[in-house]
Amino acid sequence: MTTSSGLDREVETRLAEHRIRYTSGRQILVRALAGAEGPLSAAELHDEVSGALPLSSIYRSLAVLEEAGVLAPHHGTKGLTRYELAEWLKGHHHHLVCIDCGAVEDVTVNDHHENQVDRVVNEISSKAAFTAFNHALEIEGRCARCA
Amino acid sequence: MTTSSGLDREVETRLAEHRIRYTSGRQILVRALAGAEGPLSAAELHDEVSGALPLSSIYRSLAVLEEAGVLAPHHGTKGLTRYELAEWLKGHHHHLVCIDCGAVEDVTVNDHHENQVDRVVNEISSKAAFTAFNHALEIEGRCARCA
DNA sequence: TTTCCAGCAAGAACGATTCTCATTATATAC
DNA sequence: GTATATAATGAGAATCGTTCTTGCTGGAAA
Repeated sequence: MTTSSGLDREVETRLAEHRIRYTSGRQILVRALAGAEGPLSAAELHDEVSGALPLSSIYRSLAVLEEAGVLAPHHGTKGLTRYELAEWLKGHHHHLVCIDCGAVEDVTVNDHHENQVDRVVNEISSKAAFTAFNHALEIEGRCARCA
Repeated sequence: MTTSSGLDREVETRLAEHRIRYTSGRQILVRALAGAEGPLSAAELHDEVSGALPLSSIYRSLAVLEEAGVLAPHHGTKGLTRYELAEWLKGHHHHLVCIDCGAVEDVTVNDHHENQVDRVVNEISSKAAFTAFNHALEIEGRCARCA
């Protein structure tokens, strides 16, 4: 099983550390997520790959990839869990969540603003005796398509 | 049906504008949420009120109160939706989400930092042609209890 | 090649949420 | 104050996303 892209290579290495195989089904999911604008749910991935993988396999693979730190979950409306590539693969970003269609779009901000956000996160965490691992600004509103 | 607290009065007024009654069951839920440290799920509220309201009624009332803008939903781990009083009732705040126990704690920051966050939100939204209605900094990590 | 085990597919099971429907309570008209 | 219309309730069935179970498959290593 040859790896084609740099992404595949990075994921394969990570999975190898966890003694997990980077099978074709898992590659399909990772590539689908790499080409997405934002997090996707199991059902959305099922559509995206045109049923090439059964839903039950998608759920299992998503759980495996999350466990290995390749994917990060995002819990959205209607009990839907969407997944996206973890930040070490796709970079730190925030979320625009549409209250109409539920779609989530990834956005990044410049370093200056990101540093400000970091400071706020640190202040909050230290005050609350909370050990912060990650953070995201979740901005709720209406996307351009639903406006 | 006399209102006891200022909160009850505010909620009652809001519901009246929507031609919705502030029944005793709804009062029980609003008061339970007013006394909570963070958002609660339907099941947690069911426990909180010791089964005084059936689950089906709790779900229906939560939906009604959300529709009227009295409650705001928060989607957490394991497909659980937790509710809290809307920001016009409890003030703007952010969330500390424990990756172990799943609990959500509300936190506020001082105006200086809040303004910085606002600026970042505005920058992101305008760049993405997104109409922002609300935002929250979701900080993931381990709470003091699970540390 | 044979053995072994991670991964797979299909469907059952599960749990949170929503829906249905008959009953009860509340407001408004008379 | 009673009648009538409308809103809300409670109990349980139904739904839907997700997870689990079971038996099978296919690739890695000896």
